[in-house]
Amino acid sequence: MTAIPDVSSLTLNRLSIYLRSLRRLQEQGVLRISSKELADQFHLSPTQIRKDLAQFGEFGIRGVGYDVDHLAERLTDVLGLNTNRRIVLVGLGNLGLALAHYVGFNSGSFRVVALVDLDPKKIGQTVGGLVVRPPKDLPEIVRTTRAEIGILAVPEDVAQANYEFLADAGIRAILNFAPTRLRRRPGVRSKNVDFRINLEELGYFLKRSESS
Amino acid sequence: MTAIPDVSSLTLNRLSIYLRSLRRLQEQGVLRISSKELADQFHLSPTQIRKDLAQFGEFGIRGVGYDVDHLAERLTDVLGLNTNRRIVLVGLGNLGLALAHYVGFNSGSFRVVALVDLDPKKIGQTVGGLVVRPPKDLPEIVRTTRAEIGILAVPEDVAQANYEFLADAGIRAILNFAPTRLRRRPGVRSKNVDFRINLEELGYFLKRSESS
DNA sequence: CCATGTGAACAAATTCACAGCA
DNA sequence: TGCTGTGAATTTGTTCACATGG
Repeated sequence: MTAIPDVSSLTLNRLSIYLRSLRRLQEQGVLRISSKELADQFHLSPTQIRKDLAQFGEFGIRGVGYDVDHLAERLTDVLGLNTNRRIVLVGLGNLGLALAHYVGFNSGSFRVVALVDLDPKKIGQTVGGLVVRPPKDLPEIVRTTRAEIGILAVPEDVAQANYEFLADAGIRAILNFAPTRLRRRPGVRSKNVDFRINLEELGYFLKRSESS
Repeated sequence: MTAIPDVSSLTLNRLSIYLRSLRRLQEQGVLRISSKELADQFHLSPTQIRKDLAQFGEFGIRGVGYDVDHLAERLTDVLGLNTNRRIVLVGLGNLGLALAHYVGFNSGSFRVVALVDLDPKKIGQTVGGLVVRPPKDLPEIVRTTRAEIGILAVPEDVAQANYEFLADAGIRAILNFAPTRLRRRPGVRSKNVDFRINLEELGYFLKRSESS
C-alpha cells in the first residue's frame, strides 16, 4: 500500500479548494486547465498549486496542463471523499439544530447519522428524521452507526466533558464549535471552528483602518 | 497617535485566546501570572506569548510576571473590544437564523443590529426583535444603524453578489460562511468560515489512520 | 534573583527560476 | 515550444538562549 503523506493543514485546506474549483470547471464543461489558468480564475498561486499536488504524485501533462476530470478524481481520492463518513452531532441548541439541517453535513461523503443532547426535554424528540439521544448512549450509537466524526455544538463549559464522552465512545475526529481550546487526547484529532476569534480579527482591522 | 501595527492573523488569533484565558483567571480571582503559568494552564507556548505581546509594547514586570487585570485591559484595547461593533446579518436560512440567535454575536462588543434576506416570505417578519429587510435597503440600513461588519450566511451561488451589496453599502469587514472564495475588493477585509474544508481535513486524517 | 523582552538560530511555508518532458 | 515538477532562495513564523531590569 502506498504511504499516505503527513501533510500540513494549510496544504490540505487548499486541496479542498482546488477540488471545488475543478468541480465548477466540470460543470462548465472545461476539459483541460493549466495551473496558471486555475490560479487566475480562483485567485490562487500557480506554483503553490503545483507544489501542493507534487506531494501526492504527478497529475499533469508537461507543456499542456491538467485533465480536469482526472485531477478531480485523484483529489477526491487523496482527500478520501469517496468513502462515506458518518457524523454524530452533540448539542442541539440554536447552532446544533442549524448544523443538523446543514446541507454540507448531509451531502457528498458526510452525513449526520445521530443526534445527542443532555437536555431531557430534547431527548426522544425527532429532528430531521433522527431521534435525539442522551450522551450515555454514545458508545452504543458509535457501535451501531459506525460514526467516525463527532461535531461538538455544546456550550463552552461542557465542551471538554463532551469531548471526553466522544473519545471514550471511540470517535477519532472531532469538529469543535465551542469557543474553547480542548485538551486533546493522543489519537483523537480535533479542529476548532471559532466564530468569535474571526470576528475579533475583523474588529482589529476595522480599528486599524479607522486610525489612518 | 500611536501606530497600530500590521500583525499576522496567527498572532491576532492567539491574542484572542490569551484574552479569553485571562478572563477565566479573573473569574478565579488570580491577580498575577507568568507567561510560563499561562502557557501551562492553557496549552500555549510561553515564548510565543511574550513575542506576541512584544509587538504592542511592554506589559509585564520583569522577574514577576503579568498583572492579570492590566494585561486583560491592554489586550481588550489592542483588539478594539472596547468599541461596539454592529453587525448586519445577510441570509436567514438554517445557519443564518442560528447565527442571529448566537450569543457570541449578541454579547460583548459585537451585536447583530439588522437582518437581510432576499426571500419575500421572510421580509417583514420579526426575528429576535429585528425586522427582516430586503438587500436593496442595505445602503439605508448601514447609514442608519452605522453597522460595520457584514455576516454572509447565504447560499454559495449568491455569496459574491451579496458581498458586493455589502461593500457597495459601505461595509468594510465581512465574515463569510458560504463555502466559496470571494473575489475581494480593496479596502474590504473578509474572512471565511468554512465547515466543509474542516470536515474534509478531518476526513483525510481518518483515512491516514485507517491505513496504518 | 527571576521572569520579561529580544536578537539570533531554526523551522515551516511560499515564491522563484529553471530543468525536464510531452 | 510551453507547462509541469522541483531544487534553491526567500519570506514568514517559531523556538532558543540570554541580557536586561524590576
